[in-house]
Amino acid sequence: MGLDRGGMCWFFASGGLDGGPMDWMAELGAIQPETRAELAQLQKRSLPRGLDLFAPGDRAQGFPMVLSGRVEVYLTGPSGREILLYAVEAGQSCIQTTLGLLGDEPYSGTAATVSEAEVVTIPKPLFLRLMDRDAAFRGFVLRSFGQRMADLTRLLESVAFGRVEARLAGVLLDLAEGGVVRATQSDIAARIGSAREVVSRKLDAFAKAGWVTTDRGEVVLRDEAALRRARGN
Amino acid sequence: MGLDRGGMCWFFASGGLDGGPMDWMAELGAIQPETRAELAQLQKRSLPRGLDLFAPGDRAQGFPMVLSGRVEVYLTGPSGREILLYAVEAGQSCIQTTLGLLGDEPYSGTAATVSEAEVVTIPKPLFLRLMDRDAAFRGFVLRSFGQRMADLTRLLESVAFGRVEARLAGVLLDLAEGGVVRATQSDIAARIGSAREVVSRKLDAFAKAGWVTTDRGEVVLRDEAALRRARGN
DNA sequence: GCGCGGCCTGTGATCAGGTCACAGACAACG
DNA sequence: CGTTGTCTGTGACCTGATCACAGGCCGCGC
Repeated sequence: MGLDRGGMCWFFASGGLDGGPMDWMAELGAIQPETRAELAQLQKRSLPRGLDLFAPGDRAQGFPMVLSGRVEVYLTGPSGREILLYAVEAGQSCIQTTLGLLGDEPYSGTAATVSEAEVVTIPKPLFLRLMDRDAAFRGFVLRSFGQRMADLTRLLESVAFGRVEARLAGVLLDLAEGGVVRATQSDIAARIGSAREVVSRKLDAFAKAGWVTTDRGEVVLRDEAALRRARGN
Repeated sequence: MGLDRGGMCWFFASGGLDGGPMDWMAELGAIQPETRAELAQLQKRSLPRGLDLFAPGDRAQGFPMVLSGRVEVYLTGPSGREILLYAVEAGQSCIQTTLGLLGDEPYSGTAATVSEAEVVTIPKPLFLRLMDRDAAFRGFVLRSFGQRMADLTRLLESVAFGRVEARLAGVLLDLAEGGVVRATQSDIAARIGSAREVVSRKLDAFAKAGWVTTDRGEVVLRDEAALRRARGN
């Protein structure tokens, strides 16, 4: 929120430096040494948690890769309701941005860090040059594309045909760390594209069934097997 | 339905030949003469209307391009409800297939011709070679990718946050030819990912408002301005 | 022409889920 | 300790999905 955007796209901050400057490139596969040299010159940037990175209508000016941490991309409806499109984690890139670079589509989601994160941004001219020149780099970008497209299709399927109960069970299982989910009901609702009140009632039902216990800002899973059954696989 | 699939993917039939063998390549932009020559050797194939081309779980073995006619790709839910993901028309390619070629994701939709159609299928090895070699060809594929991704995002938005009324008005406007839509209520429901009964009731409401008149298998638009308002832009 | 089976369409009942309004509960902070 | 903002619970109401039927229209065979 309120991030000053100008210059080269997405991310600004001062560079951290855990790990050598090259190790993140492993994700890119067998790229050319030449490519590797060019990428090695890019600045790594560290971002705090909870930063809004991109808003609908923005146009991409570089190709961002997440080296560590997690960035979540949400779609927001006119009523203010939100739904998680996908998350970008270590070694992945934000494909919506790629869209912008290649086809000039404007951005349609909101991106925000949900943990501290490190990123590099490959400037557009370099990105286009690499796409032309390096088959391995191209392969990485295309695989990311395919991955996101498949994710979106699955999401569409669960929204169009699935029940809130199933999505809720799924997200509880996804978010749990040691059997505990730390998130408000609003957060959970946004993640599954539902309304807070609905989550409240469904969690109540889950609790009455003995599957979870709830508290302010947290849900404790008591019967993961039942939740997996409710999720539907 | 019941198309024999084997060999090279997607489409089989005997070649029609309206127009020279090259003119369809205009869609590809400034491709190399070499590329042009290789593509010129591919067989164009004509398909009848109403053919099922691809089912969930199939794996792509070539890159199909539609030269004329229209192919629609639907997603089907467990309950049998369907929703139109997107249509592939003249000069476009089926991006789900591309997914399969590049990232080995299996197909998740159903594709069917809704008119007579002509297609060429670029075999996988040639496709991969062209992706490596020809920047213009690559650009075409990536633009298609971006286009479909944007389409999917818009669809997700309207399903997650929009009303059936808006989607119905939209599809009526889209399908109308000379102010008349020729489609059953089931067809319309599948297109917008809703249920037939709902479409029946909504059409009834539209009719009572004087926006349309309905008959078996057709809807006549009487007030397109009102429908555009209901669609929401 | 007549009957028959297969779509299309209309309609009531019921349930899941989204929206609105509002109230109580808890945490942070001065 | 009180104030304020966030988180949660609940009732009322509406949209939309599902189920169960009942006619209606069409094509087809006889």
